[in-house]
Amino acid sequence: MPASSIRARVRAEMIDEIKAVARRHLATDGANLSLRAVARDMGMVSSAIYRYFPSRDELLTALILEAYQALGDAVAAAVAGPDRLDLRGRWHAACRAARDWALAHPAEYALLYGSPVPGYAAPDETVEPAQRPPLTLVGILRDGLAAGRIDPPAEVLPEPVRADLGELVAAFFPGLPEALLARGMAGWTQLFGLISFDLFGRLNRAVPHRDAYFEHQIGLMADLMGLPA
Amino acid sequence: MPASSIRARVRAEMIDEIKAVARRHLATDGANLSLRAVARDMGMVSSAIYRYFPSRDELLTALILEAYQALGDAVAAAVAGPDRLDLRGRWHAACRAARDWALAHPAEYALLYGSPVPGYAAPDETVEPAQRPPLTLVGILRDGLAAGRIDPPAEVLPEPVRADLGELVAAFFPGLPEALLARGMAGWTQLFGLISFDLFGRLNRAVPHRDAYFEHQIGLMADLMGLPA
DNA sequence: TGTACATCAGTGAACGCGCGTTCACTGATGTAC
DNA sequence: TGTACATCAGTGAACGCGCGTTCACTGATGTAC
Repeated sequence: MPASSIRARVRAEMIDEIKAVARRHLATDGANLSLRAVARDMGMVSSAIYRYFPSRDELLTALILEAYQALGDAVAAAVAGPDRLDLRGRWHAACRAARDWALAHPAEYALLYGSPVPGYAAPDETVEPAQRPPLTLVGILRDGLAAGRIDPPAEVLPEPVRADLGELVAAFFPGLPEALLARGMAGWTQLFGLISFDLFGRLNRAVPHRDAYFEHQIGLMADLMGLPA
Repeated sequence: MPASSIRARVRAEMIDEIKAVARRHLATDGANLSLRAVARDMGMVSSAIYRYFPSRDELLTALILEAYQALGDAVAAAVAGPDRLDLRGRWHAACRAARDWALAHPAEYALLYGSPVPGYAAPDETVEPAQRPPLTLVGILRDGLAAGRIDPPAEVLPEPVRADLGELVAAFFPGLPEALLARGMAGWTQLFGLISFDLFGRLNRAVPHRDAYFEHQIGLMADLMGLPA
């Protein structure tokens, strides 16, 4: 191995370590990530971080991108597990995977789905990875419809909603009824809400058995989306 | 009016003004509320704030309590508007009121429902006001059931969920079937999710017509909860 | 193979800014006799 | 009604801490001849 690529590898490892340490800090400091604290934890001087990331915001962006990636991968892997037409199985698996990831990485989940970080604007490159989880969920409905296991929804959308969702349909699920997309988005909204309530402590006193509660509420939502039992 | 109560009134006005200025700061700084910045805006020296609030956290707590109060009042007033048995009307009114309040006070909404503020633990006095909006929503279902306009849900809850919800039922809605409470909580979760996605910018590119989208998704959720058309 | 040069990681000091909180103080306002 | 005293709001300085970012620098590692 040429010496130059050793250096490149060491560099890549340093970048990974900085990100790992930064992820740990997210857990305690929330999005108020401190470059100096990260540097301290690595036994470096704070300015050394600038050899690897041009600014604090770039580091934040890298963490956000990786988190979206990890969550998206987890959800995608989960829906690929059960039989393609086991719609409920896939829905439950996807929801569970998202929740498990969030419980395992609460600070990163908060970074993605909590209140916006003041003064930080997510760059465009985060848009696509952010869309993966909901698209994966809607994919379950599309498969169900294609196989005749889900009836096309009867509800009529108000025109502006139909038009907005029509653009999404054209981009991601050509031919899908907009009303079915709306149902899928409701499912995604519910999933996000359930995870957020759990993670942000809103169920603390009220619902001690969170796992069972989650499973049940996810099943309820499957009913609404029209997934067959 | 005795001189002493003039002083008391001035004092109360100062407290109100501090809170008003602090609310403005929430909008730009998020929960990183700065006492010094508030003092600057009021043309005072930072230490003067301590004549009115013993610490930054106490000020935050006051803001949180007032925000819960305002949101709770808005939702309660909304459900009281339509006829008591116009279940859909009341549900829609409640949801709209919550969303309108959130859009009018985005920073306060984020303070209540965004990621937890690092290092800040909400005191117990916030628990009760935080419960008001969901309790109000569930109250609609209770009224519907009592009037025979909602059927008791058929779904069977897993025992741990039934037990947890049973305690809530006993405390707030004696006699209500736990499964109906679960539906109401799903509705509250969905409402929270819809508002959060909207406010935190997750619909920005995808759904330009947010009002219409909200209305439709709220209607979908009403179906799931079993509200009669 | 050995040497001159270029690249790169990390240092340490500094800039300029922010913060919450404490404390002794002044001067005005209110109270009690 | 007038005066002595107590209460209170607000000041200004200070403590001790934090932060992101820049910059000239050292010393090691890699490259080209």
